[in-house]
Amino acid sequence: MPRKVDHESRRRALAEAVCALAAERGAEAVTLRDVAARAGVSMGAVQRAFATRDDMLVFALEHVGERVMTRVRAKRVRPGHGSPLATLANELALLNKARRAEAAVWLAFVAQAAFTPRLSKVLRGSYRELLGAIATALDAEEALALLALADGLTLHVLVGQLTPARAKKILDAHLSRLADEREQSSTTV
Amino acid sequence: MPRKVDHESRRRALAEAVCALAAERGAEAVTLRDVAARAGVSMGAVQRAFATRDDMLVFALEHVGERVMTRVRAKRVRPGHGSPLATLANELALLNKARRAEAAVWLAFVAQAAFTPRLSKVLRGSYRELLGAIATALDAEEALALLALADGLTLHVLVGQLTPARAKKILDAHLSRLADEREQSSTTV
DNA sequence: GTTGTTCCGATGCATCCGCATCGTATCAAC
DNA sequence: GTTGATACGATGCGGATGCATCGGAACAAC
Repeated sequence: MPRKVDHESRRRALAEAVCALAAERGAEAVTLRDVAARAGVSMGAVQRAFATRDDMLVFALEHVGERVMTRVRAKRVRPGHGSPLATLANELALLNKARRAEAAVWLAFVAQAAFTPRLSKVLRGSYRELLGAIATALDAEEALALLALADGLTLHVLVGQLTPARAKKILDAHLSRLADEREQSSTTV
Repeated sequence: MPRKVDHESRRRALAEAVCALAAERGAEAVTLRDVAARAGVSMGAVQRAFATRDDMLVFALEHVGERVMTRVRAKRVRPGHGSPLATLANELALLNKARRAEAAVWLAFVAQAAFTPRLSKVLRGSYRELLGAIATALDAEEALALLALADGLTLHVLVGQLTPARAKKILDAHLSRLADEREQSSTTV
């Protein structure tokens, strides 16, 4: 009976606006009015889509998490293959210049999550899934180390401490070291 | 002629208050009033010490940077010694539970720095000095990787994705791998 | 075309923010 | 004790924010 509006896609569109703003100014600085303006709707529409600002941020974080995971799944690691792992790792580190915006979003949310349990819970869910994808090719501890290194590199790139190229070089060095070790252990045993 | 007040120590005391609040709620959420209240002075005193809120944050970041570097310098790495390097790395990763607060401050500022050039400049200065300390024992690229890994681990601990113990284990594994490689290359060459 | 329901733009409100201002307290110099 | 400079607590202001409210627009059902 009512006017039909696809709630879910509306929320996704708003989440995109949230991400764009978070990448520019950080998650904390995202306001309802700005989101509305960026998405080209009024504040009322935003308020209808999300009961509260916190809900909006949580949804946006889940949204980016799903997007990243979709990409990762598309390049799912096959055990024993070094190359797909490298591809995946580069995906994770978000080092391509094109993905710098997404990396900024990621940092904005991680930073906020450290002080907001609701967000950190969402984030841990994403990480768990990500680790699952990596762990098919590596043991758990190696996977955790790889993830931490990728995140650390991303962070240094965002702060301007590292160029993307240099970060990629470091990441590749780590990966080839892993590959060497696996080869060595498989031949010696 | 005037009433004497040690400006520098006053600012340091305020910086401590800033850090305490940043560790609890993030750097963005630090307000002048809260800082004044936490430090037990009035807003006027805070305003006298710092011309602007941004100045206050920058000073606070410099303050923690100096504190960390003081600790690091005390455990300065000696070339060829594996153990001091391990000590240093553990110092860096801020993994001790006692230093969790400091790690939170660090993240709060790093997150803010990604969107605030003034802060990122200060941060890069600290990182540069830190790298100099590590690079006496490692080549530049290994040092960068170690720093990134340490930061990534700290981050995952703060988000609750990793326990401090597990992070330390991963860091130690990385360090021993580095030590192995150095030994290997020095014996084979 | 009327009705019923959903959607949403506009507006109001209480709160909090950073910053400016001002009057008073404090203390050294003379 | 007077003077002069500094420190600082109190207060005000303009602006922004999250959230609540409300009236009308849009549209399906009949």
